[in-house]
Amino acid sequence: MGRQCSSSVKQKLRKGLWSPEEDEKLFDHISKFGVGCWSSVPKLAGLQRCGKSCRLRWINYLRPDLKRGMFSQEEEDLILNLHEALGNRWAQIASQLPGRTDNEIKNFWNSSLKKKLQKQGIDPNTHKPIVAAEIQVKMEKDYSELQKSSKQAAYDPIFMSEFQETIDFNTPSSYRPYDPGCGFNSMPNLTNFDHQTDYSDSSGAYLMKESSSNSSNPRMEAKTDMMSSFSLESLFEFQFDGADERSYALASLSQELSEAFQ
DNA sequence: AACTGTACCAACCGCAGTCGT
DNA sequence: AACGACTGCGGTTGGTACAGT
Repeated sequence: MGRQCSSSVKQKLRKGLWSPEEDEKLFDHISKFGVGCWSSVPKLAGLQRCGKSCRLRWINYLRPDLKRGMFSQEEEDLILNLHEALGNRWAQIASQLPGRTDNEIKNFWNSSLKKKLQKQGIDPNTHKPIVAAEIQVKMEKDYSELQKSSKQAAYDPIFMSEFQETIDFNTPSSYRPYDPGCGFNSMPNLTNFDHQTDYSDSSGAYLMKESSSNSSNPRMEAKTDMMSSFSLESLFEFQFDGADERSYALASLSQELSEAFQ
């Protein structure tokens, strides 16, 4: 319960839709005295409402500078652009649209624009094609698991000792053949991603794992996967044409690694 | 005509931030 | 620093209108 309206316990306050009489009282009061302390408005205007309710009614309905009617195409485009940049910061978005309120824009978004985007196959939260957005979520999840796994490995002294013996950090070529980047040129554009097709074979982790598949030593396999995680981290330094391709590769790689430590 | 589902929108609620004491 | 009063914001709810069956 909002603090301001909790006074309704002491004094019976009206709720729900505003009557024309109430609107008139509030409008007259603000016209005469201007917008001041909202908590004192109900008493001074002779209304059985809380100040918060009066403020909302003025801002969203009674204000004389409000624009009425449908949103124009220009306004719609502006909302889309601003939402992409700002997210659900309705007040900030409204500040860029004279005569429109945050509540109005929020309602317009939830009832119309959001569905419009979904129909076009665009995720309204990310403004990206839905498949790509799903993959990005998966990538973020898998990568955090990967980081966890890598940390666990780092606490295993035997593992780390063997790992350091294996890798010559001065010659990156020792693991370059497994560089995940090598599979990317053949990766599909994920904005047109086909759910039915398994592209995991294109990942560096797969190529790497396959090369070490003769090993029956689980520790060696884990080591191999650890190496791929190094390549994976270096991936973040790369600039690829398509971030979505990187996302998919990361998701695939991190899954391989996390499985190795299970 | 009666019922059901959906869209729209006004208003409410709770939280967080700010300010004064 | 702690507290209460107030304001502003974003999420949610509930009522109404309308379309479809």
